[in-house]
Amino acid sequence: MTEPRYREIKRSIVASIRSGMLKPGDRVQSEAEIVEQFGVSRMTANRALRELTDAGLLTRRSGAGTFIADAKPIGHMIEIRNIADEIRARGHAYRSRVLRNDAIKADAKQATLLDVRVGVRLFHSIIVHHEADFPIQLEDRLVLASAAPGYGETDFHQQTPNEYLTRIAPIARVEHRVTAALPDPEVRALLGMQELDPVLVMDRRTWSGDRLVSHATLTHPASRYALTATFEVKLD
Amino acid sequence: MTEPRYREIKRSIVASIRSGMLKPGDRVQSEAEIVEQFGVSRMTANRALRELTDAGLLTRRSGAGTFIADAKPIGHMIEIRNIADEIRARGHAYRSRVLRNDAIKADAKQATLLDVRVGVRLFHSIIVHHEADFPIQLEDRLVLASAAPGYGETDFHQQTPNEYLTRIAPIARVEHRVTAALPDPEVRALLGMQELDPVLVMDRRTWSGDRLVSHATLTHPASRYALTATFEVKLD
DNA sequence: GAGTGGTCTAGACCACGAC
DNA sequence: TCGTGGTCTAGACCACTCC
Repeated sequence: MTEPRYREIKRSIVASIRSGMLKPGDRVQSEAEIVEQFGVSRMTANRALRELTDAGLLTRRSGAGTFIADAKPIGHMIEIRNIADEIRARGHAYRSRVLRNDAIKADAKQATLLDVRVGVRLFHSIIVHHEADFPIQLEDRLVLASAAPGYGETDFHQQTPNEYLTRIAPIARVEHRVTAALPDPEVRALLGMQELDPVLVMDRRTWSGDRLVSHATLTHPASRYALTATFEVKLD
Repeated sequence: MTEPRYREIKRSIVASIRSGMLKPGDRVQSEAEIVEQFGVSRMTANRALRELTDAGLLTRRSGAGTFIADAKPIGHMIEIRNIADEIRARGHAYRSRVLRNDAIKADAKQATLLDVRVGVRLFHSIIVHHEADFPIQLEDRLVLASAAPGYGETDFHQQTPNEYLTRIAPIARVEHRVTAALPDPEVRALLGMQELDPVLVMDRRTWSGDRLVSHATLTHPASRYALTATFEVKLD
C-alpha cells in the first residue's frame, strides 16, 4: 500500500526538474548521497536513477556522475518538439505572426473539442509560423484558461504556445490525429499556397495530469512540410 | 567486457519469443527457475524479467507468473499494427487485392530507396487493402530478396506483407514520413476516389538488424483514413 | 500451503573519470 | 587516489494467486 522507496526517490527528482530547480546539465545526487538522504540501500538508489535514465530524463557517466538530460524528445515518434526548434534545427530563421490571442467563452463546438461545458473560459490563439519567411504552419489553438491563466498575456513572438504550455503545465498525455485535406481559401491565403495544393492537418490534444488542457489544429502546406517519425526497438 | 548476466537472460527469453518457441500467453520461467538455470541471484533474475516487462514483451501477475505479452504495439505512436488488424479492430471486414508480387532487379530509383546497388534482387508488391469493400490503402512495397527469400511466393490474401516480414525478420527500426498529396489518376482509380480528394501518403522504411529490408509507400484516401497516435508520459 | 512476484538490505568487486 | 556508476549476491518480508 505504501509507496515503494525507489518511486519516492524518482518523484523527488522529477519534482526538482519540473520546479526548475534542476536544469539540463545539472548534476543530481550520487547514489551514495541518495543512500544517506533517504536511508535506503544502494540498490534502491540505483534503481531510481537507472529507471529515470531509461526514461530519458537523466544521463549517467560512470566515474563522473548523474546529470539532467537535455532536450526531451518526449516520445519516440512525432516528437513534440515545437515548430520553432524544428525550424532552427534545420538552420533556418524562425518567425511568427500572431493573428489573435483572445479570452473567450466556449461555444458548443469548442466545448466539444476540449470536453468542457459551454461557457467555460478559454483562450483562443491563431498563429502563423514561418520558416525563412515562408509560412509553414497555421496553429489554431484552444487552451483551458483555468489551466493556463497567463496564456492571454503571453507574447507568442518570443515563445511558442507549446513552449509556454509545457513550462507551466507538465504534459502527461498527447494525442495526434493526422489527415490530409484541401484548404479553404482563407487558410490557403494565410499559408501562401497555390490552388490545388493539399495540406497536412494535425489535430493535437494535450493533457496535463488528468485534464485535457489544449486542442490545437496545425495546418501545413504539403509541399513544404512532412512529418517524420522514427522508432527503434531496443532490447537490452 | 563480458555481457552482464541480466542481459544474457533477456537475450535468452527474447530468442525464445523470436524463434516462435514461446507465443503470447505462454508462461516463461519464474524468477526462482531462472535463479537455478542461470545460477544467478534472484535480484538479477528479477531485473531481466522486469526490464522485458517494461519493454512490453512480458506481463507479470504477482502470485501467478510471468507471461508473454500479446500483440506488440511496438511503439507508443503510429503503431505498426498492420492495416488488416486495424480494420478488424474497427469491426469491419478486411479484404485485399494483390495487383502484383514480382521478383525484380533494382533500378536506379529503387536502389536509392533501399540503399542498395542497382541490380540487387528485390521483390515488388502492390496491394490494395479494403475495409468493408472500400479501398482504404494502396501498398506499394519493395523488399530486399536476400532478407526475405520467400516473399515472392507468399499469398498476401492470407497475411499482409507486414505480418509476413515481422515474422521472418524481427524489426529493429522503423522510419515514417507522412505527407499529403493529390493522387495521380491511376492511384485515384485504384482507391476509388473522387477528383480533388487528397491522399495521406506514408513512406515507411523498415530495418532488421542493421539492414534496411523494406520500403513501403502507403497511400490512403484522406476522406476515409486518418493516422492517430497517442503518447503517454509515464514517470513511475 | 506452496509458489509467485514486488520490494528491500548490506554488503561486494570492478572499470572508469577527475584530480 | 577517491568517488562514481555497473553489476551482482544471498539473504529477507510481504501480498497475492492457485489449488
